[in-house]
Amino acid sequence: MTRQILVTNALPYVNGDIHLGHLVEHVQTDVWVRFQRMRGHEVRAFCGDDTHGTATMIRARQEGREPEALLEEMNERHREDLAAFDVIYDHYGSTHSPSNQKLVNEIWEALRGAGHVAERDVTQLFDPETGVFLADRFVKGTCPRCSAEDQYGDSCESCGAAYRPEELSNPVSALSGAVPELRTAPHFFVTLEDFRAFLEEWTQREGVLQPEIANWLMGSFLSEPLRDWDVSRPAPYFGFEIPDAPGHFFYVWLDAPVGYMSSTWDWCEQTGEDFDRWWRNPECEIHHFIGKDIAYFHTLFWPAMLKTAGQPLPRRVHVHGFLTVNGEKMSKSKGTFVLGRTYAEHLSPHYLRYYLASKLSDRVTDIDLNLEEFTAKVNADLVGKVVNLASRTARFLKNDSLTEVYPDDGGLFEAGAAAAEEIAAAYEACDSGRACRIVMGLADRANEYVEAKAPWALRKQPGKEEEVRAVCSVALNLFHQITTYLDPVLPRLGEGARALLGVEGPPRWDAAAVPLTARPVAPFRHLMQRVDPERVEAVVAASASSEAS
RNA sequence: GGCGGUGUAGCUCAGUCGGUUAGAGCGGCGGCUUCAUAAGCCGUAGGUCGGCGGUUCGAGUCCGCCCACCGCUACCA
Repeated sequence: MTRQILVTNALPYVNGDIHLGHLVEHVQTDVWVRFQRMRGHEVRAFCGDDTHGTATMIRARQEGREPEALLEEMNERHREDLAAFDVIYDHYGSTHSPSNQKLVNEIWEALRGAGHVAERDVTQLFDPETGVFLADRFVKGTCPRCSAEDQYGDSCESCGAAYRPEELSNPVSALSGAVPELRTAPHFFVTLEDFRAFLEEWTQREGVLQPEIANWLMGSFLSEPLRDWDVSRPAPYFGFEIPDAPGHFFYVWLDAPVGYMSSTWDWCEQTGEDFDRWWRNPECEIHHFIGKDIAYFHTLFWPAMLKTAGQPLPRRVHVHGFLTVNGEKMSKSKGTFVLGRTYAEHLSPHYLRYYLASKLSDRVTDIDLNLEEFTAKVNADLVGKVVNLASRTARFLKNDSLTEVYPDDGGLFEAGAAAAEEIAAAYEACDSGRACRIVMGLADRANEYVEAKAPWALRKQPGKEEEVRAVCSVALNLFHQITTYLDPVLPRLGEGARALLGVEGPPRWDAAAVPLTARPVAPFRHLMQRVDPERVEAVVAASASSEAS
């Protein structure tokens, strides 16, 4: 049965470049999307920039230009950076679009109409110099508990205390350095407790969330009355003005997830596709891929919005952990806060795709990029095992072709074909680490076979030409089978393997089930270079010296 | 503090429904090979499965308590 699948990624915030942390998610998603396409399903992937909020407004102001100019520049950079890693979207949009505004307004109307909106005053710190209300993170001051200086307005990094920004001693605005004052303004709230019964059911529904996320929601947010969600900000704010409340704007997180819909909408406009078939169709599976930091937006607020708007709910929300580098938080001073573009200047993006995919699972745990292991793993697994299979046999078939009938290989190819469903199940569950482990096992078996048959020895014996051809035909078929299984992770390697063996068309999962025969073998070219540790060092050095934003 | 998660070999991690002697890759050590991008193959060493207690014929696995680490705790996004 062909499934119809709509996939989204968390929308990168416009105020920064794509870094390796973003790429954990985009690679995980892209692997899943490519896998589903290989299986013959109808898949569309959408992403875009998250654009609204105070941060964008302030930065544009500082740079003396309109926010729209900043948005345009960053959108292009984000697209370039993701494309460099072979991450493909059907449409990469922006939350600052007419379609997004239209869709947000519709959802707002639904929330209002259903009586889920309340209004009340909020007192907040206000920066008199820039004229903006300050979110917790835009206030700095001295911790009221331990007196550590230069702490954010919500919590102290030194002693871990949590407090309200007005409790800070010596508070200053992080935007201007001015001393903030308290001001009161009306805000609109979504009364989330209205959705309790629905959320208790939906979040615990089998298959919608990973168990640890479902447990966490039940033990935290859902263990007490849900607080009202503050969804408006008084002017000035870069965002959409609330239609029935002039001078008030939608909080960025109200319109951000709607960006998934508007990105689809814009794609439909361009291609003539039917929007309702993708977003208002219970048959269409919607899959969100996000980081654990924004899990509650996607598992509480967003489903409540969709439910109110009468939309189908996500089939699954896939939550992943963060990336650490060499066991620590990414750090600009240590050169481990690496931008995608910095990495790609020195190293092949495919190395990173494989390394991340080999470590990703369906769990929410953080994954570590250990740079020594990165070098060793890519060289050992991809160059030493997989590519080596072709490298050590293809040239023996120069100007020749694969055998007319697939030779007896002791059941190796068949065993590889039999593993297809287990590997597919791992990809389906986002457990690409498991998929990679199984495939590397196949590569080990294949190398053992070549070792045992020793075609390099056979070819020195007169009259053994056909035997050499048979052994190499087996090795190249196993290579093709393996690269087919790895194609979601390493599409260019798959392409190279198909070019070597003259296979036409896009990658197909079932290509791993049937051996190739009687095909000419193209001259072998190296399909992948070894990782040079000096290049890894160069990435770290470049990251340490560059002003990463 | 509360909540969620994690803890298995030097490193990164598998370990299904509780079931023989706990596995893999990398790294180490010894050997073979020299077709292949210093790639490959064989062998070998290395573990009180965080600790204590319990259930059970049997616990890495289930239960309780404790310890350590990570994360989250709603108006940064």
